[in-house]
Amino acid sequence: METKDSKLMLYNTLSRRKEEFVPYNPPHVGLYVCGPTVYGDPHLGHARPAITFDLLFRYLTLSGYKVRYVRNITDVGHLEHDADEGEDKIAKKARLEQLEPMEISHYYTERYHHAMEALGVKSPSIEPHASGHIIEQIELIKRILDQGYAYESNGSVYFDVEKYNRTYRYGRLSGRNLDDIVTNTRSLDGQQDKRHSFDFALWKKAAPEHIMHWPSPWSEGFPGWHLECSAMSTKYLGERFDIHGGGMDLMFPHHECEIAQSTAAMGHDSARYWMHNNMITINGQKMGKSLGNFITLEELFTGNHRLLAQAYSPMTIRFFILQAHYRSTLDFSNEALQAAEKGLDRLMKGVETLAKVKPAEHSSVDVADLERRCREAMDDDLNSPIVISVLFDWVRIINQLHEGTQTIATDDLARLREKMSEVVFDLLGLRDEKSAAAAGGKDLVTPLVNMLLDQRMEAKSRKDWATSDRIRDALTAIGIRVKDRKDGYDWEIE
RNA sequence: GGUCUGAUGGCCGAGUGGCUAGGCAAAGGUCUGCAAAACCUUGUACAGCGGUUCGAAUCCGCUUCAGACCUCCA
Repeated sequence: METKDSKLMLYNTLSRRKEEFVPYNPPHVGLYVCGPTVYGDPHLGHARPAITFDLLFRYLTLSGYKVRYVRNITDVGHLEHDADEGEDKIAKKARLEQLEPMEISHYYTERYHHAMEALGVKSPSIEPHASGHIIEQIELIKRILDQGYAYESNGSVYFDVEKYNRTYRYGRLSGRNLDDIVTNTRSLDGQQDKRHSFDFALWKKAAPEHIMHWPSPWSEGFPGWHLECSAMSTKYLGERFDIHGGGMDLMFPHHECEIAQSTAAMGHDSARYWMHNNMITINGQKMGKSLGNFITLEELFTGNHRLLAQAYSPMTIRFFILQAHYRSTLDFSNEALQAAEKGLDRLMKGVETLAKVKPAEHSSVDVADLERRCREAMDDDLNSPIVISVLFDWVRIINQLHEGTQTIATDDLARLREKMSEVVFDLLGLRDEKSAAAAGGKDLVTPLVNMLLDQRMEAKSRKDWATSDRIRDALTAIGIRVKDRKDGYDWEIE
């Protein structure tokens, strides 16, 4: 993907159109993505942004950029506006389960990491925890106070949205204006300290029973939930950085508030491109905690869920997600997952077959087509479904090469192997789980199987079908599928 | 209610003012001793109604339906 003249176009939520990607400081790229809140098991929804921005991370890296990818872990600060008003999510669960908050967040962070690893999601460059950046968050609050865009009230600090809106425009990202927000904000409890219902907390004084709290100039308390991303992105990527990503559901209010905080503190925007992945739906409805219709990744991997007809491997999930464009909703169903599983199998078999292709004098195929079309698709706002369709076109060609109805010269074959591998494994981040699982035993059985199949070839040449079939049946019985070819055989472990 | 998306063949899912997306499923064929695998062929889909245009599934309007955000959320 080392292409100098390609133009990467990314859809920028700020402008609602695709824009050419031009980094502030090439070849460096700063990428910040909102990570998970670690108070529950990662579910299918979490896989979407992780894989979407993993794809971006991989593509930028393959394109020659030096990417610093920051993805946070939210382990404090999310206020809950329900019966346990003011108590943050992690603290609440800790009390219920009689565990330390850090124990909970650590546990779920580990679970998240394991799931991400299984999904082939690369570890980001930095994974900062909100709890480790309280000082930075307090400093940011001070800066916003100094600029006059926040006020203290009864030990808490709130962002003054109305004042901010007089200088800057609140609602740019989500396309709202303050008047709409005023008339449509639900009035919630515990808002008496705020000047306006749409003001949001930068620092919240902790109630006595609240067990996660830190000292600050205003009170013993905890930071507001929009703050961590502003503080940590600035700390690690600078006051201006290239891309900020996250789920569409975070656009308002979370990202809107982030923009307001950063702009209030620094006088200008922090992120230049805002990218949002769409939701995964189930029966047409968003899959999420609040609806209680989510499926955890572990349930997917084990098949242990009432909605699941079978287990789905992590790579099937990854492939399933990559088969849809990141800005489209993607509907979960067993049928769709099963189709993805089979499609992935076909693709991986194609890659295996490519290893067996024999070179010829001349090429009847144009290897450059693969690279060009993949690059064009990726440059067009990360169109992974197109990349996959191109790969399938090439699987067909590879099979034809193997069959001998197409030919390929030695150097083209080397190039094709290199490119297929790059796109399938390095760019899309897929793994060949099946052959990896079979690889261990395969070394051992290969000579044996070949010996038997050689015998079978002999039997076949004598038209001794009984012996031939007996050998094939025996191999089939132990899970080895024999594939006859014109001048020999192939076989694979099922 | 406000704001914003979307509606594509049996299923999933791209794309687009005129040229085959792709996968899964299905049908027929080739190869084979028979299978399997693979290959080839086939599907005349773009919610409805108007409009713009030489030409629209693609642009515009209206209608219907669905979804997202507005409250924690990937």
